[in-house]
Amino acid sequence: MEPRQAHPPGMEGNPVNGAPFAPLKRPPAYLQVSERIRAAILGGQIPAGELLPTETELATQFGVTRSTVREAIRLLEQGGLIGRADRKRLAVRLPSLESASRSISAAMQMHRVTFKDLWEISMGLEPLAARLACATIDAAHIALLEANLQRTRAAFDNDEEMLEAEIEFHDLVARATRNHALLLAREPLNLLFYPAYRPVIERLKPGKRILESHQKIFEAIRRNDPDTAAEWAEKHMRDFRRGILMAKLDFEGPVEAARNPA
Amino acid sequence: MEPRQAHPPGMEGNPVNGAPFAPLKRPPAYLQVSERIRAAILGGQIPAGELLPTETELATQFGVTRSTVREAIRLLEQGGLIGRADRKRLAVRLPSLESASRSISAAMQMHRVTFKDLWEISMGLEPLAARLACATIDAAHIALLEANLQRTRAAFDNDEEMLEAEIEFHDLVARATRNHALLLAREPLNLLFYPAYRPVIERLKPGKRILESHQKIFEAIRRNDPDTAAEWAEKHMRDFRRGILMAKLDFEGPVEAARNPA
DNA sequence: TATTGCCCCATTGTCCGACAATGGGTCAAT
DNA sequence: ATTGACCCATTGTCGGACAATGGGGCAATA
Repeated sequence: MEPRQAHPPGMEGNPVNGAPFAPLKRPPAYLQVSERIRAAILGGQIPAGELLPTETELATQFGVTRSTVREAIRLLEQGGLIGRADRKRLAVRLPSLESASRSISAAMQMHRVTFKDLWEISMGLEPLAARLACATIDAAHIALLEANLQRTRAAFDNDEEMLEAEIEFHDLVARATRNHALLLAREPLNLLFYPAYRPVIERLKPGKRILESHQKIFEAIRRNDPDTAAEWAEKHMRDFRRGILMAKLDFEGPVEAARNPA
Repeated sequence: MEPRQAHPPGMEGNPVNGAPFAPLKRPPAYLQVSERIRAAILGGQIPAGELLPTETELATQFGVTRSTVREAIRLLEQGGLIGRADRKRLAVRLPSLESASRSISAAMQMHRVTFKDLWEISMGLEPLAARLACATIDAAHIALLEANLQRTRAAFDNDEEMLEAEIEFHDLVARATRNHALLLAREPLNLLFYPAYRPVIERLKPGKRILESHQKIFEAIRRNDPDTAAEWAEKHMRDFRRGILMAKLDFEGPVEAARNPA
């Protein structure tokens, strides 16, 4: 149908521009198949978790060859909309972390996103997450955060563990908001921003200070004090920037790739 | 060379976990090819804009068939890392808006992200963007914003045009920050949040009020007044929520898919 | 000189048919 | 209830084949 199109209005391009005619589009078959399946999934006609027909079945239904169907499947597979259920049949999946965030971080790498860029975003999102979490946190997330603080306490001499605990803390706070959009928007922070903090942990050993900040944030959230929670989260982020500068890392330089894409 | 062979015995997983053995992974060929190409691109070995070898060439290099190469290509194509240069050869591309954001918004739809979720994020990002833009805006973006205000003024009786101008305004503010990460993080707002506002525009005709807010934000940015700019941006977002509620739209319900023209 | 028409060829999009590997299922034997 | 043998559906991969299309060159033409 209209898979290629960026702008849905029927007439392409500007008729009264330099060129009176825009090139007409004729999408290849594998794209059309992909779009049809995607539309069926997003339209809810195939519920998540459901199995898709087999490749040969799809091929006959669409009237194309299995090779074409396979190419269409790969397109959706990368988007995370579908995936192998049990090593065999394909199933509709709930895309989220691995899928969308991968392409996001790839895009950010290619655009040479800097540490500063990500820090600025974190200044917008992390205090917000702390603020929102106050109203929505439940007992389960409180327990998870307490466990995380314990984990942090036990990781003072383990840089790698400390980094993971740090990342986990902010992720848990975000999860406590139950705002899925926020989780997705934050993914680049988990994948690029915090991992880039590793050298700071190794050189400055800021474990104690990190723990203090986390505790303050957690306590404010638990006693439903949004302003204080946001304030401490913001302070925590400022600490981050200070650490980067003190460790003489390149604040304005592009962040490096993550290390375990495997 | 030997496409049949597929067993590099990578020992995976934690042996001392609940289960003593983790399933060993043997990724299919098309995935391996995809990963190799991706790594080459992200590693900078193939600069953006460069042409890739032809499919047959890649096939012989990797020692697989063209079909397999094609499946690998589809994987990368969806991620936006590569794309057709001139309808023929494939070229490395800078992925960004259409590419990554598509999977993001698909993921958000599947997760039944609500209008409220997106509004909360906008409360974090839009004032931030206005604040940051104060320090980074240049003459070109000032001109673009002025043109946008003019466009808004001329769209009081055209709902569709008004919506597009509204989206464009916030996008321009974000671009003025020159923070690419922010642009990517904001994409879901462009694709899902603002378009969902269309019914409000149709019913309440808030064009005048929108224009006023935009003007206040723009003026504050131009005179380098971050606090005022952020404040007006926040006010503007509160207006948004009020509009949604006054139009009796479902603030807590999942946002619908993007629209279809015909 | 600039345009048109024609031929050649590289490359993609699509098709066909084929086969090994693998996991799931059934059913009998233990 | 577990084990083993067997069958079958499905995927992953292969190899070759062909039409369509766009590009480049080159000659004929205006």
